[in-house]
Amino acid sequence: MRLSRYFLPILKETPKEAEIVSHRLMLRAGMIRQQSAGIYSWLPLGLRVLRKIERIVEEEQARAGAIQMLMPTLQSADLWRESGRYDAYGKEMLRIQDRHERDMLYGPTNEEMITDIFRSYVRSYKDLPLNLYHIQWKFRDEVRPRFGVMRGREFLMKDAYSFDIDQEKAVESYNRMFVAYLRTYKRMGLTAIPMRAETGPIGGDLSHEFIVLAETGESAVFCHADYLTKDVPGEDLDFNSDLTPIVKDWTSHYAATEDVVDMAEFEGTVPEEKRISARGIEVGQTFYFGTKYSEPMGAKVATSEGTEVPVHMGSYGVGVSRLLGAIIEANHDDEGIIWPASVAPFHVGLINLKPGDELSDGACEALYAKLEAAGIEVLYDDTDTRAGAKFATMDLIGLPFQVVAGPRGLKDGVLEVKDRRTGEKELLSPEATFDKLKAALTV
RNA sequence: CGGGGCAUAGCGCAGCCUGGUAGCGCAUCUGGUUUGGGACCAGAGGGUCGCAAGUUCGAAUCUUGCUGCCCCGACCA
Repeated sequence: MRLSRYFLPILKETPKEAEIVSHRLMLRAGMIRQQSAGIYSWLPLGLRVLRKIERIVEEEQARAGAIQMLMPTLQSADLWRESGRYDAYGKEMLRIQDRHERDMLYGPTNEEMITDIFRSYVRSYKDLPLNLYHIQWKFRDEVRPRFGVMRGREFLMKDAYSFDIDQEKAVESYNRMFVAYLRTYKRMGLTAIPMRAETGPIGGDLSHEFIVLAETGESAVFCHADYLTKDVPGEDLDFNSDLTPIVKDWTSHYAATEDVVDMAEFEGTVPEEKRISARGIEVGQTFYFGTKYSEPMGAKVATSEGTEVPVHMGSYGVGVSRLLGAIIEANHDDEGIIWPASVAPFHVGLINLKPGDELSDGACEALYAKLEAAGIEVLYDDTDTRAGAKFATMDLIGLPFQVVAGPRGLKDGVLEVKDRRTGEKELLSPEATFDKLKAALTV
C-alpha cells in the first residue's frame, strides 16, 4: 500500500478523552474514531488489525473442531423470555421495538439463539459433539464505557457454544476450547493465563477467565510465576486426543482474579518468590453451564438407550475488539505501538526519504514490488514530507520493521533496516534487506 | 446509578470571574527557502462560542433547563 493513496489520519496531539495508553495510541495512529460513548468506527489501519485477530481466532477454532456460522445482531425478545433472561438481564441489554411494536433487543450474547437453532435441528446423540461459533458485534449498554475499545458498548466477540450428551463429554469439549485459547493468544504474542472465574450472570460450574497481565488491567490478579514460562501446545497437537493433561498442567498452580481470590490459599500454595500480584485484562472466558438453557428451552437429544435428555452446553468467548487494546497495552513504548508480526496491520514500513530522487525511487519501487510478491505486506511511505515526520509516524503505528531508503545510503548501495521492537538498525544491501525480512516474517 | 468536571476553528487550548459580536499553537491552502528524527519565512481560508429559553441597549461571558462527552466509584467481555 502506498501511503500517498492510503487513509491514515495520524494525530500529533493526544485527544483529551483518552486516558490509557492503548486508547491514546489507537486514536493517534488513526485506527479508530469514537462516534458515541463506547461506540467506534474502525478506520483502515484499525480494521486491518481487527481482521488479523479474527483470522487467528478462526484458524484456531477450526483446529479445535468448532464450526463457524453467523447469527444476527438483533434478536426477538421471545427467546429471552423462554430462558427467563429477558427480565433478569437488566439495563445493560439494549431493548428496542420494531414498527409493529414487537420487543426486540440488540444481542449482548447468543445462548438463547444458538439453543433455539440447536433444538430445531439436532435430535440424536449421534450428531454430537457439536461446537458452533460466530464472530459478531454485540452490544452491552455499560453504564460507564471507558478505555476505548477495551470497554466499549459495541464490541466484536467470538462466541462458541458446545453441545454434548453428558457432562463427561462436555468437559472434553471444554478442554478443546481451553487449549485452543492457549494457542490463540500465544499466536498474538500474548501470554494469557487461565484463572478461576466467577460464573456471573451466564451461570455454570466450570469456568476460566483468560487474563493478560498489563499495568493498566481492570482487575487485580494473583498467580504463580510459572504460568509465564509454561509451554503452549504446538500446531501438531491432535485435538481428538485426551487433552486432560494439558488442561491439568495449565490449572495446576494458583491463579485467580480479585473477585474470587482466596489470599490464604494463594499464600499457602505459592512460594513467596513465585507469587505474582499484578493487574490483568480479561481477553476471554470459558464456561461449562450444563443444562441451564437446554432445560427451560427444551433442547433435548436422544441417548443411545433411546431416552431423551437435555443437552449439556458450554460457551466460550473471546473479546476480539478488546484484544486490540490488550495487545497494545502489552506492546508499546514512548514512541508508539509495537505490533507482534502476526497481527501487525502491515509487516514493513518502507520509507522513501526523497521521493523524486531517481536512486531512492528506484530502490523503493524495486523492494516494494519484491516484498509484496513474496506475500509481505508493505506500507510504502512515498509522500513528500520531512524525514522526521516519516520516522515519527512509522514509530507510532508500530510496524515490526522499517526500511529507510535515501540518497545518502544508496550512494553506498545500502538501506537502513530498523527493528521496531529492539530499535536495532542495520545497513544492508537491497538483496540482504529482502532476505532478512523474508526470513523474519515468513513462518 | 451516586460523586466530580468539561463543551469556543479539524486537534489541543486561552478568553468567562469584572458583558461591548473571538484569539493562540498545531493542522489545512498559496508562494518561497529548506530537506536523514515531527523545518523556517510571508500570506490565506476556516467558528450559528453544544442546544433552548431568560436577564440586558448589548451575552462566549450572567441565570435556568436540556443534550453530549470525560474522570472517580459501583458493575461488566
